[in-house]
Amino acid sequence: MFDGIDDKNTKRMIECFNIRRQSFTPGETVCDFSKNSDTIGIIMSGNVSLIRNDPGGNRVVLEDLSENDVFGEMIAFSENSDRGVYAVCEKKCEVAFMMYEHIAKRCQNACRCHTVAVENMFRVVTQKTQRLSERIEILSNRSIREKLLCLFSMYSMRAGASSFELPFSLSYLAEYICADRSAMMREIKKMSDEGIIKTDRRRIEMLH
Amino acid sequence: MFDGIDDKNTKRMIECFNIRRQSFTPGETVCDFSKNSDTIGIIMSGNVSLIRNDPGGNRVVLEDLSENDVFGEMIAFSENSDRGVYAVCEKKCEVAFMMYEHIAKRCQNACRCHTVAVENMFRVVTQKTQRLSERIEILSNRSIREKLLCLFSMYSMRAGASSFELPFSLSYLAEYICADRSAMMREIKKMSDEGIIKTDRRRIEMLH
DNA sequence: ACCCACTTGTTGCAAATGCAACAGAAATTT
DNA sequence: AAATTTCTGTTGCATTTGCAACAAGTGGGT
Repeated sequence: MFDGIDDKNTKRMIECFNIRRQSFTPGETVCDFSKNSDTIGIIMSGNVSLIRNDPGGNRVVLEDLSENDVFGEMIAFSENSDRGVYAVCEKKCEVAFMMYEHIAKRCQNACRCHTVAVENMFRVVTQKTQRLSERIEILSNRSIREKLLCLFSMYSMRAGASSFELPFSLSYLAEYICADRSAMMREIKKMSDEGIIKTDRRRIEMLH
Repeated sequence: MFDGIDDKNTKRMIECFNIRRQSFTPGETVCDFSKNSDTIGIIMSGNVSLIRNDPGGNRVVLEDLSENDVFGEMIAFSENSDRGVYAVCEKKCEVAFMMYEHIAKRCQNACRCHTVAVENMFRVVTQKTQRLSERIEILSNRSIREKLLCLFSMYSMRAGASSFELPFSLSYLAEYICADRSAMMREIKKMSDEGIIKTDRRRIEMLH
């Protein structure tokens, strides 16, 4: 976010955009979307999940955010989705909050850093669309097996190896692929039995 | 995209960003993502679908794009998803293609319009994240019924009425919510029988 | 060392979903 | 006007998935 901006200008930007930083510990609510509809947040460090409680009462992971990710109602979610969408801290994190308008609209002070900030935000938001698309691609699979294979191959590619460790628990994985945990476990077992993968807890190996 | 830029500068921009416009008719492939990985496209008019053929051979709608929407690999999709992801024209459309670098990187000519272009693109991409998030919200529902209710309430809200007309066929709707068409039809019928909705082909009415 | 909360792993059963196949209605092309 | 394609609507059957419930394993905190 502050790439290409020296310390002095970073300080000016913080004032100009009215940025406030805040730290959170696991389990704390980072942002409740029923309030703060024009605020956006950028994860400076740590881990945050965007959670939705669906009508059936299931907890669902909408997004898994880490450093340099943005969130906020202006940047995501339709107006009618407030009910039950909130951001919660997963790993000790620091978040920078600011108003969407300050970025999107031209700054009255016409400060030079505004241009750079918009360029940086453009990259950040572009990166976000990539993650969201990836997520849609996973969810666009009809069966649990296909969802898993899709996600596994992404992680395997990212790790550059056929074997990799999931960065979260299997319970969380189930919420991430929007499936029942026991059904997912059953499917993982079946895939192991069929020799498609080999697993030991969070360690996954894809056998070609 | 060209908001806030006069005709003279728009023309310069087209040269500077090397923008080329192209028209398509329904069914034509607008972009094959296995090639053109650094090109992005903006829909000027009409309708384009982003389609994926999943491993099981099912056709799945990843995105339903209309005027002012962007697409492109830089803006979406992981590297490993080329296989089977492409954009196809739904309704007669016009698309402006350009290179992602020309927007994201600073222009050598340091033309003034570059700054405005990035600001406009920022808004366009932000809007895209909203749609993608909406889509994830729909797909995050576990059952067909919940997916439909989620989507229906979005359309109903957008129409400002409890009754509205789907902008696409029911077959397309099934691909959009990533479900089997017959299973979806069965669910729609069940919901009608239970008095939750009233339907006549693409016309949907939500009863309270 | 103990307690607690959370995770992993498993199962039976009911319900939801996908698949295949068909038929009439509507729209589009010839 | 006839032919062709796409869309809507429906059903039986096999499979997948969700639900509920339980048990053992793990790790952190006091």
